[in-house]
Amino acid sequence: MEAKPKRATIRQVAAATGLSPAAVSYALRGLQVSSETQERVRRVASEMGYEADPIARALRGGTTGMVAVLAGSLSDFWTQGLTHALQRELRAVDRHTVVADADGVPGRELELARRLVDHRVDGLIVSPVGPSSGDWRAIAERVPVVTIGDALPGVATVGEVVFDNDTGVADTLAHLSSLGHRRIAVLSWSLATAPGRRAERAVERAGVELGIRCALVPCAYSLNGSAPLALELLAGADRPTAVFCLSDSIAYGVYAACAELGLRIPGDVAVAGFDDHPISRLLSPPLTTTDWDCGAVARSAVEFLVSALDGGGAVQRRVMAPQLRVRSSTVPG
Amino acid sequence: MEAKPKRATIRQVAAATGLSPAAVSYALRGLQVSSETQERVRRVASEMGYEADPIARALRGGTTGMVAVLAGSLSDFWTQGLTHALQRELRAVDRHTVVADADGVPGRELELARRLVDHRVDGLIVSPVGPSSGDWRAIAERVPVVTIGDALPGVATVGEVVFDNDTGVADTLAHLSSLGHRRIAVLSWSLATAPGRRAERAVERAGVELGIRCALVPCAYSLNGSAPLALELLAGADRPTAVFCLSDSIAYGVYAACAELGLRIPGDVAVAGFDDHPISRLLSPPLTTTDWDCGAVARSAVEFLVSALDGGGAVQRRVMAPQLRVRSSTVPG
DNA sequence: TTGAAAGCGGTACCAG
DNA sequence: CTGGTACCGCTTTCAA
Repeated sequence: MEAKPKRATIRQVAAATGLSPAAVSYALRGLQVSSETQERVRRVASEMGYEADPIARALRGGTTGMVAVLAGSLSDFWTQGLTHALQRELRAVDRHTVVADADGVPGRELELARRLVDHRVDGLIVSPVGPSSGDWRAIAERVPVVTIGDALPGVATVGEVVFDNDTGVADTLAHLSSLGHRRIAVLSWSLATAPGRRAERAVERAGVELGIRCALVPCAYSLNGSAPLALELLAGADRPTAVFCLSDSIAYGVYAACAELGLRIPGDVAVAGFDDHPISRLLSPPLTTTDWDCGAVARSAVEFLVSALDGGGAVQRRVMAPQLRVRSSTVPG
Repeated sequence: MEAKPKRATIRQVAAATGLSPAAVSYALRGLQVSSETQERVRRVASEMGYEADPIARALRGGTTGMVAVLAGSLSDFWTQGLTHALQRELRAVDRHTVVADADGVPGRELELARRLVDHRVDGLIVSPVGPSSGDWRAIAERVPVVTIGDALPGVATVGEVVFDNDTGVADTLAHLSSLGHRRIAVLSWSLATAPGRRAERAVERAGVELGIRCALVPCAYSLNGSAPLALELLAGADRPTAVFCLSDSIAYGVYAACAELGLRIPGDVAVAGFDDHPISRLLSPPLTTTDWDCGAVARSAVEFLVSALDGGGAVQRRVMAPQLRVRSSTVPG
């Protein structure tokens, strides 16, 4: 169709300088050759607009300078924010970033990871949808992997940032319990895709300890996904007195449902979220939720990855402590 | 460090089947060879877990099956949503997607585009930060490019989805004017990076026509960026009676500022946004804003790109019509 | 229908 | 210090 403007190759630069391709390759990377020819080659190369083709280099076995961030679901607002934060951090250390979105399907996450590794990304930061979904081992053997949120059991990752969900869940339920709530619905997106996640187990445990009735309800990610479900839940006869959403995005859907049903928060139902997305503060009433320090998560994940890329040794690990932000969605202001 | 498990190569499959690499290559793509050997090769290949290395294929000049989405700024909530919608649409047509984030810097956008093209993405969907930032021509010559939001002048893109900002801005300002507002602050993120965008020119024109005073204020993307600015703006002596934000994210920052200053919306200041992000409906008061039908934008963009990849001819273009959603942030409910 | 061989654009090993 | 050259893994003429 169009005339493709071929880019300059190393052989052309070699011809232009009267050197061999090998010499040019060395010169441009500051190896072997005299600093004099190095200079000359650099000049000619930039005049010709030459830059090494990353694909050719990758095929040979080198690196691409590209790191992949694999998001479990970009429907989720907090995940969107985390992704953005990761890109920022990676750029700060001069790594280019590509993002891929598994859209909530664990199998897809693994497939994307494979594809990205095939494309020779230098490293992978992944927030798994479900912990045990398939053969991550092979991936981790080919490229450094840092996980966020759920460790991959039995896989040799180079770093993990995990959330202390047990404490986070327990704190929230204790808070609700102390306000007198005994019938609490817990909405979680991960139930459907990965039953048995730690957060859910924590819910059950805390429920028993506190002597309250927690009904776990599987739920679509995202506002639009959770609103219909919440509508049904809250319109029913045996309406819970509080709803605990394992993601702020889900809580927004509950807000929408309450608005539609004319229910007052927290008078008719108390609502708690779980990520502290920036918008949660702005809602009316502001949403009680749990802050994990998104910025710190991103910083650690990138730090772990970079140190592995630089040849660092031991696997690194950081446990994020939850910070319950009590706002008016549970406690009337 | 670790033992890298080498993946199977075409030569190994060739050896295993007693054929030549060429025959295997053909067989796997259903070309030339007899359907009998085709079958046999397929079986052996899948047994060995063989899959063609996309990098080698790309180097040879083929395609990668990967499309890149280049976002102007993932700080912006609406852009985040658009990105997600694009991924969904692309997956629906079996294209894999990678996302890159220019984070509001036009120059970075171009650099990322170059890098992605170097990595042999098959196509590019880009929502430009600023229209005239550098040499997009060379990019568009190597790979099909679809733009969203701002066409790239003089560049041979294969498709464009543009917003009728003129009408959108005029409608909003007319709405505010009809409510009696005469001193309106217009917050725009693009002023700083790309002065002279159409939206801004539209503001000036509409201001003149309606006989109202519009003060254009450059503004950071995102809630956290706009809040301090809004604080300053609204705490000043000559406070505007209405604020028109050229992105919902910015409006959220204005909400935050109003909350801090104890200003009532719309009593003390009316606020209007410009994207209709799903959350805008949920705020108190719900935000008056302009809907562009994000889903339709994504569908068209992907349709344009796919038709170009399939060899389609003429450049395609769609103009999105604005839909003003009047809510209580301008008209008390 | 199948096979041999020449690339795609670099890099790294080996002589010189 | 520099130049030849054999790869990396796949595709695609061109012959057989």
